[in-house]
Amino acid sequence: MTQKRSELVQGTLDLLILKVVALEPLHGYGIAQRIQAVSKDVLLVQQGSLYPALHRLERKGFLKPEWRESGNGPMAKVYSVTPEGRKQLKEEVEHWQRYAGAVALVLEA
Amino acid sequence: MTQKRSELVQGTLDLLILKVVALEPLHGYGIAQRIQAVSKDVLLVQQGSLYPALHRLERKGFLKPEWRESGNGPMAKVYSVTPEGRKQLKEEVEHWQRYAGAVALVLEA
DNA sequence: CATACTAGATAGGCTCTCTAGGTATGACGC
DNA sequence: GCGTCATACCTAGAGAGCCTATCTAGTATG
Repeated sequence: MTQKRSELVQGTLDLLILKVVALEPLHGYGIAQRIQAVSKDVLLVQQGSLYPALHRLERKGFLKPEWRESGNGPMAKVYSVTPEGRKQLKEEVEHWQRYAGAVALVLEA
Repeated sequence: MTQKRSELVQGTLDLLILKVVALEPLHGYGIAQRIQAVSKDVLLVQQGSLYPALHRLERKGFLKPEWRESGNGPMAKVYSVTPEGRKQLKEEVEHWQRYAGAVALVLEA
């Protein structure tokens, strides 16, 4: 899983993380892989972006961590989404769709 | 034209500016109004975001300014898109569509 | 024993946006 | 004549978020 340049648009990383973790609890490394896989290699999450984002979301109470055996190597910090996190996810999805729709309006003008 | 909170997603302002100016040369103040109007009040460009962005785009050679009478008040600095700017716009549009498509994939998962 | 993959993390820098101010012109009401 | 508003330009400083680079450490493979 080679890490290349990704150029994530600022503000969307939290949304992406909350979404994939809401579907299934995952550890950080797995979150990055999942986002990359589902987006067909378009979205590449750097570790230096990922871990600060996870700590941010944890600090805000949107994610809850739990240490577990990963089975293949070091211990894994598995995150699940809290109820507040699901609420936040809902809001961020709506904001994104509203925003992307507005940008589309301008591009179609 | 009341200015409210906008929460522009970082990295998209240059794209929006290039797009509206490519359709028709405009001065800064008019660019903000045009973006707001076309996006149906979803995208609100603050002046403190707008003018630095214009200077950035001018410095990079994507926009070319020209002072003109505005007709209603102070002089207007009317921008047009250079050939390099059009090339840049094309790339940014493609990047945005690729990006938005990838985010949509994750949100639909 | 070196390499690669997994899994976590931090430091420093950089870019971009926002808040909050400032300057100046012309039109309108009083 | 004066205040107010809309127009039109601009900057400084702060904060947020992403990236590059680097580090640690366990496990597996050749």
